[in-house]
Amino acid sequence: MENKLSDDRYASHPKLKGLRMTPQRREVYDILMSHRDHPTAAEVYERAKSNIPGISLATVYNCLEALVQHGAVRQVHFERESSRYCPNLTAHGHFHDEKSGMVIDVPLKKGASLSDLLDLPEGVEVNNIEITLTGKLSN
Amino acid sequence: MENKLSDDRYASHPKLKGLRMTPQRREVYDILMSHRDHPTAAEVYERAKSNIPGISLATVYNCLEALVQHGAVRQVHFERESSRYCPNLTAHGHFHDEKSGMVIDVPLKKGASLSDLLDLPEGVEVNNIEITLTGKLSN
DNA sequence: CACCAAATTAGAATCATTCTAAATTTAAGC
DNA sequence: GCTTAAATTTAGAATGATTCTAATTTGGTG
Repeated sequence: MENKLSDDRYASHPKLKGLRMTPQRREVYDILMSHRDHPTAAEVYERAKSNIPGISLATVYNCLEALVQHGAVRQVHFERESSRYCPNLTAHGHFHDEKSGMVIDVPLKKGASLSDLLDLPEGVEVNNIEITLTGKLSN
Repeated sequence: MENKLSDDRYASHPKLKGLRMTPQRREVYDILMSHRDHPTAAEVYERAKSNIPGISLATVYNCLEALVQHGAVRQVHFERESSRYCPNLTAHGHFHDEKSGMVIDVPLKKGASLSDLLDLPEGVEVNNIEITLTGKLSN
């Protein structure tokens, strides 16, 4: 149980309100929360099998979609690679190291806002933002 | 010929140096330069067929890859949708209107830099940046 | 504890993209 | 201008991530 959140914490997470908490969804959410290394659906599936041997890849996709739909988790994309999943809900971008494949969160500077950087046209309603950087971690 | 660039202009475009200019690559590049509406490979293929009826989709993919490799064109991604292609080489992001599907360039504000916004870790070498916004154009 | 809607499952289907192998074209040298 | 090697193009097959389908199971409610 050590890296599992209690049922109370699930229930109290505002983003999980209204989402039926099945064992599969709980497991998928736990995996994202405890590793926080931006796994793909296939990687979540591999990890999930040790606790729920009969889980299917389709279910992992379904669970991830439900979590994304409820705003509990965010999808991250690099080019057209497999989607990755990130439970960090603060405003941030992602850096993808070409060598190791590792993905790291890149926080926004305190007080900074996207509208400081971008010349957004009038009257657009932005629902989602992705800031993705690719390059080399030089050390 | 009206929306074709002359051979001189091809040769003089610095990003096209060292790229063998076949009719297919020329056509693909012309399409991107003259419409500038972020087409997918399939859309480029449809347009290219009117000038080069025998062109194949594989060739369109090859040409687009060659142009991207030479830095003459940039790839743009929204979620895991088909890649789109953009000949605007200035620093900018992209807005995707959920209703119409239209993609528009979003320029960076004058003098603004990404490092004003992001808390980049020490010693990272960033080779590519994508800033993608999704939402509704409200008018 | 019976019911119904929602969730899960295995496997098929889809779709963008890449690969393969053969044919064609290109630029360069003679 | 002809020859040749290398690069490009092509059609179609292959791949891989994701979604769909239809049947089964599960969970919450009365």
